[in-house]
Amino acid sequence: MQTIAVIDFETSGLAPGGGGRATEIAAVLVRDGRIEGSFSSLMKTGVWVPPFIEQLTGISNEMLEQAPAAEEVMRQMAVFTQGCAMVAHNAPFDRGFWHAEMALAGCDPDPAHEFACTVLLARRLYPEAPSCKLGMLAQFHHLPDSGRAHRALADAMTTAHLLLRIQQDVAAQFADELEDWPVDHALLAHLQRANKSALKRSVQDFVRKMKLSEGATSANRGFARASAEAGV
DNA sequence: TGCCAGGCCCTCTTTAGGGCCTT
Repeated sequence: MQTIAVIDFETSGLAPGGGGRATEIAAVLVRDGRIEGSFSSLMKTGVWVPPFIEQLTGISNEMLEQAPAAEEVMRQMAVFTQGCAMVAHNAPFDRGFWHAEMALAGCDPDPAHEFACTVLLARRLYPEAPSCKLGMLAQFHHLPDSGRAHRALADAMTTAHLLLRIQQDVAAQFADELEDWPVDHALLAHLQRANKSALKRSVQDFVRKMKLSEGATSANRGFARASAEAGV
């Protein structure tokens, strides 16, 4: 199964377009239902962090003065997550900063970096949850304590545990529809856009389509092999 | 306390508006 990188940014504001810059990033690698590694770092961009955000995250302007340059951190992160599909809690937020910081670091976009969102998935799978804020979902599911909330590694780790819980629940809830198909990133990306009142049918449609696609690919491989052997 | 941005979802919708979630 493909490795999924769960990422989380701490930033100086709510959008890169409004002058916001990243102050910290973390990535947690998830594969085969397990957490397999992590990377995190503060990032020095020269941006001023407002007092409200200093208080929220615990990341001060003084701490960032000693941090490695953002460009270097993003280059390391590009290597760490190479070939991984991406997951984040409220993915549009992290995706925006990901693309902005990668561009500023001069890194080319990785086509594997398609984002799935645990907020959208949680809204479909856990309508009984009081809210879909990360902290509330962690409490709702009794997820392991990952440390101080609003720090990148702790939030990325909590999101990784939430992702594992989502994968387990989808596998259990739709076992008949999935047959032997894994709860991979492609299925999650499909489910996050599905009509939540028809999730079972959506899973069935996805698996049918993927198996047809897989069959067509196998048939093409067979045709190509037969053609090669025949000297066509 | 309320606003700031962006993307997405939901509904009393689609020629829109309000709410959620992220820092």
